Amino acid sequence: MTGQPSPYTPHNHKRCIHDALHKARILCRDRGVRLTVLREKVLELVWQSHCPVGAYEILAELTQGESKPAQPPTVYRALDFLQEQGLVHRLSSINAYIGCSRPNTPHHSSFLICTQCRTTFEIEHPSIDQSLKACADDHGFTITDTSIELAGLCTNCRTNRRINKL
Amino acid sequence: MTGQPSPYTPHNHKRCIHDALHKARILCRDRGVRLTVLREKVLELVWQSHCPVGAYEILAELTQGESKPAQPPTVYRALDFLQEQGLVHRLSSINAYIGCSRPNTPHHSSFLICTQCRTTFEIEHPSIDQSLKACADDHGFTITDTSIELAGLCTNCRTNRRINKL
DNA sequence: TAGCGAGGCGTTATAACATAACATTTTTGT
DNA sequence: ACAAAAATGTTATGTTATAACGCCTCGCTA
Repeated sequence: MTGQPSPYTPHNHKRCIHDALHKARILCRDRGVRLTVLREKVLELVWQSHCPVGAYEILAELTQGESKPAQPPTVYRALDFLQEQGLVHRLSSINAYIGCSRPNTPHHSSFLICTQCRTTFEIEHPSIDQSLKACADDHGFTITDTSIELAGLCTNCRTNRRINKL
Repeated sequence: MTGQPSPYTPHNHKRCIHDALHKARILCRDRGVRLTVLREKVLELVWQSHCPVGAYEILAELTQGESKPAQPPTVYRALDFLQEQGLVHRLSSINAYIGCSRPNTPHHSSFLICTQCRTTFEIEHPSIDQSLKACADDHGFTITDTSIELAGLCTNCRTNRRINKL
């Protein structure tokens, strides 16, 4: 199971969002932290996009239809909370945020970010963690946080590009 | 050999800068690209710090003692050139730049960034590349660019912290 | 259930990082 | 020496993120 369902039908996308929110509510309740209306709304907006979203995009969507526009700190604070709880990840190489597909288990994720369609896969593989850990150990370095972001072409875009070239 | 010499004496630091600039000149000459005075100056400033430096820090140092202050594009263009030539790396997780320790060989580097002293090691290990490649292949993903940045504590800082705690 | 304290949010302002667009200068090939 | 291309200067602005302060709300305890 990868973060996003492979065929992006509107239906399973909706279900995907719904599941993520449901998981988040349970997780926050269990931890005794407050998933407020605002925070949940931000989380929903993050999941609504099947690609990573920028903070200011969220801000714009949050403002949609409201009388007074929301301000940056509103979004950033919510994102900070969601990151602390492991519900979203920040992709520093593109300054964007994406819902975490496995919020329950603490983990170091890697991301495959398609430069063409921006679709991003959260991958997790023991061998990556192992080799990084081994490398860090060699240098006496203790890892506390990782940012592993691989840019390139996803299957679809590579195929399409090949077709376009023919 | 890692990017920076382990004991930071002023002497080997100077030699380190000198070597890096020398390598860069040769490399640019061989490639038929122009390492202009400005570009070389920026490269020198990047190396002068034994830690990653921000673009605006470079800008400030560049402006030091000059009548007219330099402007951001001046620095960013130089940095772009240096990155294209593989002479510096950008660390997106901390918005900073660092001299590349192995500019000759094309490679995907990983970085160990100490959150305490900001000292950063450029590491390269076949096993990391391999496991990432394998993982990407599993997803039909073609990697074109990597950003692998591991934050944590370096040997020194971990030791010191332990001492401080006692 | 009143009051208090912490956490969450609104609001204003600004910091930090980066680039677009166009003018001018320098370099290079002919 | 000239024209074209590359590099740099300059002005303005875009984008991302945070500091600081005040008010409000929620949950706890007396």
